[in-house]
Amino acid sequence: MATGRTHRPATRSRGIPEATVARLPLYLRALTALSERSVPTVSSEELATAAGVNSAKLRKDFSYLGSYGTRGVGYDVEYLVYQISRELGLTQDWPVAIVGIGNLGAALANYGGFASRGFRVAALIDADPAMAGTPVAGIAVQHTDDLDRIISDNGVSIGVITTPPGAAQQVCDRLVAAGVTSILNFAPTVLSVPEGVDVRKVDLSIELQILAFHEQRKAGEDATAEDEGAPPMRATPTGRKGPDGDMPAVMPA
Amino acid sequence: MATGRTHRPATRSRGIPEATVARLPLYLRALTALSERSVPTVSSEELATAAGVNSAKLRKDFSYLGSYGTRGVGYDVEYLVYQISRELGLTQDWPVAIVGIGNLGAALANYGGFASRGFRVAALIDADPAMAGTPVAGIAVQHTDDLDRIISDNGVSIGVITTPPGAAQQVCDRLVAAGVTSILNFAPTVLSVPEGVDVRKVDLSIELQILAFHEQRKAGEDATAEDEGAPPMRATPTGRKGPDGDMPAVMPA
DNA sequence: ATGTCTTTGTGAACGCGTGCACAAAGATTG
DNA sequence: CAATCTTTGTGCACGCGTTCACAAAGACAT
Ligand SMILES: NC(=O)c1ccc[n+]([C@@H]2O[C@H](COP(=O)([O-])OP(=O)(O)OC[C@H]3O[C@@H](n4cnc5c(N)ncnc54)[C@H](O)[C@@H]3O)[C@@H](O)[C@H]2O)c1
Ligand SMILES: NC(=O)c1ccc[n+]([C@@H]2O[C@H](COP(=O)([O-])OP(=O)(O)OC[C@H]3O[C@@H](n4cnc5c(N)ncnc54)[C@H](O)[C@@H]3O)[C@@H](O)[C@H]2O)c1
Repeated sequence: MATGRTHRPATRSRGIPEATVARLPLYLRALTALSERSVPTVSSEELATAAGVNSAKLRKDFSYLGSYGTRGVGYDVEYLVYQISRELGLTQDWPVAIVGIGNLGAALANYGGFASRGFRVAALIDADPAMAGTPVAGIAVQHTDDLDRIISDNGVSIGVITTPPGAAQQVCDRLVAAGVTSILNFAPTVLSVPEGVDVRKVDLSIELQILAFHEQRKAGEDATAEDEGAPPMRATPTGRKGPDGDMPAVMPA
Repeated sequence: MATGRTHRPATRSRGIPEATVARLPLYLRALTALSERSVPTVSSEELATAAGVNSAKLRKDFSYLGSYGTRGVGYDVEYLVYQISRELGLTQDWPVAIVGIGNLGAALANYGGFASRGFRVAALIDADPAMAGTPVAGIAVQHTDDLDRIISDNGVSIGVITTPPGAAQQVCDRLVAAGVTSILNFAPTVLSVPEGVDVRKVDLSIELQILAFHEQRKAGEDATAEDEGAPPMRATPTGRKGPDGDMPAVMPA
């Protein structure tokens, strides 16, 4: 999450830990697969393996939802699917608006995996006048001038930002002003939002950089040298990159 | 502080907390922006605001890298950019292979934000024979039959999987067998990999579901309804049968 | 019923991450 | 050189999340 979550409001009654919430979709996915195979029940051990987590963790997670299991047997798959879906709010339809229909925005619009989870692409919005009216994934792109009306008319409360980083904050502000209270941000920018608005970010470059960190460490493992500089490369150590070079490889001392 | 690492957990030579590693790219981005504006130095407070984190956290993060600041002044922007880049392994070029050139894979291939961060799209791989040779983002798509050779020839150690979920594990296995040790997975599947291979996943549906959870909570804040505690519960969880013809609720090992 | 066997639900311990608060370090000024 | 001011680096305490380990709950067999 990008915004500073200062404190958790004392709504501790329904207090499901954030870490647990983040895993519920994972369980749901595994359970859905079992459901499609008509598996009636599943043990915490099996389900944990399928979801890629520790079984004790899974049981504790479920304990926050209530006691839905049967000792000696396991969990009823169908029932658990329903309970988690309800907890996540997936029993209702969530209209989503995507702003910035470029490479990524178009890919998202074309992605069928959203609808199957209760999310519906209700509107595509772009600032480019040339795109207005153009159908993408069967939906006509609308112009940002009408953003406020589009959000209101469709009852959109979840917005997806796939504009260039420079426009993200402005788009965010407009979305929030129009009534959006949840934002999924793909632009590499820190968004500031008022209290009560949730922001989640997806940053591919950050993911790659984290992988690179560990990759470098793995590579340097062999050369048991404390000092670094040029870890062993695999094959062709390819020269410089093409377009730009935004980082100075010099040390200012 | 001259010698910060008083303890040495043996397994970690330069034990940088994972949470810190995940924030370094965030700092780097903010610092790069400052660098482009030719700002010479920055205080932890300013930089923290720009990165959207707590200033104490930022200082502690930097303390793991060493003492790069000057008290009473702040941090030298250029120097810090270099240090973080080096720590993340971005002073070298990382050839990346993308497998599964569909909607998402093509969008990633077209994305220019990777190159500027030290990552280079070295190869695009797809199983569709019709796509072989087709240029995407100026790079000819290659067939999966040659996956092993492509990875080896280009010295790829980081792979990106954007295939349908059903193919992800198989593609993953082939990548690992070919020498890839870091994987960024966009397919909604749990990948199992041998020890020493890092996997990071990006799952948009999960992000939306987490947003939906909070959204639902926000909506239900007003109407603190009654139903939350005990949903329609069946008397006997077991012995239950599906709505249509299914198998008895047996649960053998 | 009684006993055995399986699996849940959770108390408790532990480790990691976060943020406060402040002494120390160095710049800056007089 | 001494006083003052700014900002770093970090000791410390706290809370969250993870994991272990086990008693209790229920299914199933006899
Ligand atoms: N494509 C990727 O794989 C990828 C990967 C990582 C991050 N990102 C980020 O995602 C965002 C989109 O990437 P992209 O490759 O699709 O870029 P893109 O240039 O292809 O698309 C951006 C779109 O946003 C529109 N736009 C610009 N300003 C706007 C505004 N104020 N309001 C509404 N629409 C506006 C443009 O008309 C364009 O259609 C960027 O911030 C990028 O950094 C993309
Ligand atoms: N498009 C999105 O916005 C989006 C969002 C969330 C998740 N995803 C996930 O990302 C993945 C790709 O999505 P997409 O929309 O690009 O799908 P897509 O169908 O457009 O593309 C998939 C590509 O993978 C190729 N492929 C299939 N099997 C392969 C194999 N064994 N080896 C190599 N290539 C193979 C196909 O030929 C196709 O080109 C899916 O797993 C999807 O669930 C996509």
